Amino acid sequence: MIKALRGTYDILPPETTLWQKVEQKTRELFASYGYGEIRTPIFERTELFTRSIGEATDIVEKEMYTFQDRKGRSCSLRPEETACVVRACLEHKLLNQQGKIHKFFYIGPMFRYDRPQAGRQRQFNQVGVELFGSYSPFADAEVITMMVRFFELLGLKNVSVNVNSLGDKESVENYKDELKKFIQPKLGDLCPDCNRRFEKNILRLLDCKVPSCKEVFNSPEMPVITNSLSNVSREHYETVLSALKDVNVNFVEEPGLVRGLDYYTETIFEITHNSIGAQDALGGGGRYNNLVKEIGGPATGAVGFAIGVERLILVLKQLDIQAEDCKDIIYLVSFDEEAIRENLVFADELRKKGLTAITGYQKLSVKAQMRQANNIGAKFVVMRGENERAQEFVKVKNMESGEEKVVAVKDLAQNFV
RNA sequence: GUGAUUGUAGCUCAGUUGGUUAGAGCGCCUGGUUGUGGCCCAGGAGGCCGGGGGUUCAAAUCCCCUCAUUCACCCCA
Repeated sequence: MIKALRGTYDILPPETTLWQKVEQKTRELFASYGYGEIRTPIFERTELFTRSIGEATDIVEKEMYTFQDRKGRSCSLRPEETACVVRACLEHKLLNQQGKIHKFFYIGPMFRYDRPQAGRQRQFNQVGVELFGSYSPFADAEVITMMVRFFELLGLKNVSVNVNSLGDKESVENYKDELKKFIQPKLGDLCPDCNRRFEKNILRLLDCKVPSCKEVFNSPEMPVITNSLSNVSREHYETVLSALKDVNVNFVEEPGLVRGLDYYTETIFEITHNSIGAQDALGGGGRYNNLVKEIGGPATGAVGFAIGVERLILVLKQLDIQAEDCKDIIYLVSFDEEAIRENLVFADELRKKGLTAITGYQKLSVKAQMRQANNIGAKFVVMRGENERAQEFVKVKNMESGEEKVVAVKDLAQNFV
């Protein structure tokens, strides 16, 4: 038997209705903030990702689905969407008018060659937004607010909002130097992973879970990133926080919060939920003021986030949040061959009135058909055998009350409206 | 990439120290009602025991390999 590849999976009805709900709320809410939907290709030149996400990141180093096309170009399935959106903006010259704001949201599959586990698969879906053309801290605050409101709209309470600031390029570099000086003599006390991080991406030390490492980092002399911020970055960050308070978004400042992509600057944030296992980040994002320029565009302030839809669905299921109920089902029983033919027409009439009508296609016993009607949760059953046909009637049974009544054929659709 | 875990019916799982024809519950189908569902009763269908190799008179059971699942690490949504 051929099965879906590792880390990929099918979404079947009725679960798809929950996905449809998420998609519908996405379009609704993001549009109300003035965002328009963008759709970009699912694969791009590999270079786009290596340059934006960072050569040394895990995503680029070991998680990309990379292949050569027939002309020998290196292509990669997109592991995230921000770089793709930036590319599209540059290609369509959208960012050349200074001061013009562009807001996009997207929804679609991303690909990372990871080992699957709870809340992580190789093909997964993200919904996200990107805002271009502003350096304002209020843009950051609005984007974070939008993310929180999105979860609330889906009935999700108790999400944790963590925020931090990396500051501008100089602030981060200063902090990294300080951190190196502090950690260097203590490397012997740290776990092997932390020793590796020290070389590769020292900021990642901050969210190590090993207790002995945490002890080192909890020392009073441990440098804190928000203390290394330049005046401009500090002011930016504080404005973001105060604006969040203005709109009553609860958050926690988390100086240990780090993101895995190289392009972030200034504000970064993450939303987690404690009910879905180790991979508890529902979404995350931040500002990326240098990325557009690095990819060859004009210097452009930008901020955005991405949400993992699979993880979101996990939480929704856990909280037993359902999609809206579907419409009443009308099942048309076929007593004989003639009825199968008639029901095609009757069902057509019902559906033209916006009703949901289901018929059988082969001659089964009435008992079997009733059982099927019951199994699919039909609210009404329409029956028409010899007796009814003789008088241009149908019999309608209400499956909840068991009550039956006779209805003239011409009034059939009207009966359900 | 690392560690652990589990693969037996559509689903959830039993299956003794290797020993006849591999079981249960739920679900499904049929009948009990010449044209009536749910509840109940009776019957039935459905398994190369993940795949391959080995040990043995004999393997779902023991050994090796492989694929897959789940969870965690790394990392991230």
